[in-house]
This record gives sequence, C-alpha cells and structure tokens, in this order.
Amino acid sequence: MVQRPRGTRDFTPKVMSRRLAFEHLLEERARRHGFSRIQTPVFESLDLFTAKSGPGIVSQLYAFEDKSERPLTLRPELTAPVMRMIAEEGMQMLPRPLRLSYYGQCYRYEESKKGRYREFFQYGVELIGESGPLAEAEVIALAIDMLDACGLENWEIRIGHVGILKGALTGLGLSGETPEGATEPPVASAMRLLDKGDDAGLAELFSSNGINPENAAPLRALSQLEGGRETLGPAREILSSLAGVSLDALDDLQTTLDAVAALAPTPPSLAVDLTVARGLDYYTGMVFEVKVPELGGEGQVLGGGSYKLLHLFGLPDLDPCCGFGLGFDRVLLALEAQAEASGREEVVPGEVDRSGRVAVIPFGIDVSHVLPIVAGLRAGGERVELELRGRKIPKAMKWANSIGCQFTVVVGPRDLESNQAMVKNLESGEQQAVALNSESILKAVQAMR
RNA sequence: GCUGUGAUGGUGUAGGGGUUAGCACGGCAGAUUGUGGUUCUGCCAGCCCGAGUUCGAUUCUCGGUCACGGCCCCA
Repeated sequence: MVQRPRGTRDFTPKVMSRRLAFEHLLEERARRHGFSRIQTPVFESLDLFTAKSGPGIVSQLYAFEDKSERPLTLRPELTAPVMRMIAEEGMQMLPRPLRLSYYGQCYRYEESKKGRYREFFQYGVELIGESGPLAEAEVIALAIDMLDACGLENWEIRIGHVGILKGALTGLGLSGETPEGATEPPVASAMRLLDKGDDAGLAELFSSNGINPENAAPLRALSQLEGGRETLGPAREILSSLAGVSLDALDDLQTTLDAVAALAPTPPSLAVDLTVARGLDYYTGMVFEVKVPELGGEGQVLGGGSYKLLHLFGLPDLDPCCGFGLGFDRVLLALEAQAEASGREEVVPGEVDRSGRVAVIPFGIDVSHVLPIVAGLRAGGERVELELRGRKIPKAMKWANSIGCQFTVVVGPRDLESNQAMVKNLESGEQQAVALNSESILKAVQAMR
C-alpha cells in the first residue's frame, strides 16, 4: 500500500466542506476590508527565497531542478512570491495602496507533528504602497476581525514595534551595521539578549561598544513591560529618561493601538509587548502575533508586521509594506478543539450545507424519462442527486435519507401512466403527486420546504 | 538537531507466542415486489513494512515507515 508522503494530509468531503467554509469566511472578511485575492505559482525560482532569507534555508525547502536544470523550489511561504508578483506584473502602476490577499499551500521540509505539516496552508494579506500607524492598524484590524468572525475563543494578540527597542539602542549609540568579521549588527545582538533576559550579556555588549553598561537596566525594564495599552505610559517614562532616544516609534504604536480599538472588535486578550521581534531584520515597524495557548508548542496561529522587502525587487519606494500570514491549519485545529470541548457540532460557521437536497428516484422505468427532470431541477438551482443503482423503493428511500436529502421524487410505472411524480418531504413526511415535469416538481419542492 | 510514546477491518477499539483475532459504528444483501429513519438475520472488511529469536511471531527483539507528545528552530 502506497502511503501519503510524510507531513501531508488528505481531506475527506466532510473536512473539506469545513475548510471551504473557513476559506470563504476569511475571504469575505478580507473583501469587506477592501482586499482582493491574488494567486502565485506553487513552485518558484530557488533564488526568490535565498534572496529573502539567505542560503541557509535551502535545507528546509523542497528544492529541485527541472529537466532543463533550472533551480526551483516549492514555495515555503507566500510573502516573497507576492513581492515578486508585484514587481513582475508592474503593479507599482496601480492606484495605491494595494490591498492584496492570498491563500494556498506552502511546503517546508521539517519534522511534522500536529499543527506542523510539510504541506500546510496559509491565508495572508499585504497592504502595499502606504505605511505608518494607520496602515498598520488597518492590517491588525483585519486580523482581529477574521479571528473574531470564525468564532475562535481564548486567543491572545501581542503587539509590539521593533522601532522602539531598536531606536533606543541606536539612540544610545549602538550600531545597526554589521562590523567586519561579525555575523550580525550589535543592535541585533542586543535584541536577542533582551529577548533571552541575559542582563550580564547586554551590559557586556554595551561596554564593548563604548556605551555605559548602566543603560542596560532601563532597557531591560522596557522589554519586560507587559499588559494592555496602559503599558505605553511606563514605556514613555523609561524612554524619556534615556538621552538621545526618540519617542517617534512609541507615538506611532500609540496611534496604531488607538485606531485598532476603533476599527476592530475587542480581542479576548491584547498585550503590548516590545519584544515581539519576529526575529528577522526585514521587519521595520509594528509587529504582532496571535497565539492560542491550548494548542501548546505550535500555538502561534498568526503573525505579521511592517517590513521592507520590495527593494529586493527594485521597488524601494513601495517599502515598507505591512501584512500578516494566518496559519489556516492551526486555526482550524484550535476551532476543532474548542468545538469539541464545548460540545458544539459546527466547527466553522456555515460549514454544514443546509440547503435541502433532492433525490430523484426512477423505479422500474427507463431512466431516460427522468433525466430531463433532473436537469430541469438543477437548472432551477436545486441540489439534485439521481438514484443510479436501480434500488427498489424501500432501499432508495433509505439511501436518500442517509445522504441527507430533504426531498424525494419517485417516478414509477404507475406515475408514468398517469404522467405524475410523487414528491415527498422526508422531514415532515408530507407527500403529494404532481405533474411529471420539472417546473411542477420545482414548484412543489419550494412550496413544501 | 535532541528526546519520549504508539501503530489490530474504512472508523473507534478488545485481545494475545499456537485463537474460527472479539465488539461497536460503517458498507452490502435479506426480512419488506410503490415509500425512509426503529428492529432482526446474513455477508464484506484487519494484526504497518523488513529482518531476527522460535517447531511456530499479529504478539518478543532490532531496524524502517508513519502518527502523536516534550525541547531547539520556525523565513
């Protein structure tokens, strides 16, 4: 028996209807916020991702060569392809800002476990051609709106701004340039040390860069601040106490948070956290992420922020952009766990198709008599299933019932003789004979619904 | 990259060195030749793969594969 490759999944009809409902729900929210869907290829040039993330990522890619030895790879994420598309399709000519949304599978070669697959699905958006606190607020508001709309509970959003700690560090005189022979700029080292809580290391780094190590303490205090919007007050006090440090980034974050509060539903938990660094150096401004604690180790379901990547494609004037990626599979896992915990049948709102199906059952007659009726009912918008196995009446009724039909239309020899069909509502048991044509049957079905 | 647990019909499970491998759901057929949901009967369908130990392995051992956890990582 040939098995599915590791880290991949099959989706049965029931699961798929859930996934489609979720995708449509996200799509609908994106649409309301003015975002339009795009799509890019599942495989791309290998260079696209090494340019963005460095050569080290190749080991985590499904990279391959085609028959002409072109270096290609299955895409590991969707932001870089979207950036590539903007440049390649000349989208810088479109009215700004661009609001783009996307959805598709991505591939990473890594250990798979629950919530972490080698083939996974990402929904995301990018707002391009406008930056600043209000653009950032629009992006966060959409993220919150989506999670709120899908019924997710008990999620935590953490919002930060890489400019605040970075600004404080450079304000103190720490360099953002990578020195000869080093692997990262001192600012990045300092951010990492702050994140880890390595006070001694930070003080040492300051000393070796000619900065008073006493400055480490207030920065540490800054990075440890935790709480809602009220956190910005103490942050402001600390930053004001440091000579040469700008408050611009903090003001921007304040503006963003105020706008989000007005634009989006109130999330179950919102925290300001200045150490949300999103590890990467292309993030330049606001950064945010969403976690669902009950998912455990793979609990981050969404992440995003402001970044500069379009300069890699010759469009520096479009930087910075702001966007987020939503872990489609992880949100679904969380929704499934929550639905089960609360005994809720429906996992994603709207996943169950409640439009009543119609089963057309030809009994002991040539099917050609009912085919035009099946076509006519379908043309009239009904969801019609034709009984194909020649079952006798009791079996056919049982079958119609088991696949969830609301109506049966039985046509047997007697009906043919009297030119009628028996239409039955399986839920009420109500039954009536109607003329044997799709218009009459359609009318009867609609009347009995 | 490190580490732990597990794998029995399609699904959920019981069992265990020699068994007709049990049960439930499911699918098919009949009871029931023009009306379903209940019930009854019968049938379908399984020990992940490879090597080893053994007279004999689905059961024990090792390896592989896959899944699920805990760290590391996560563009």
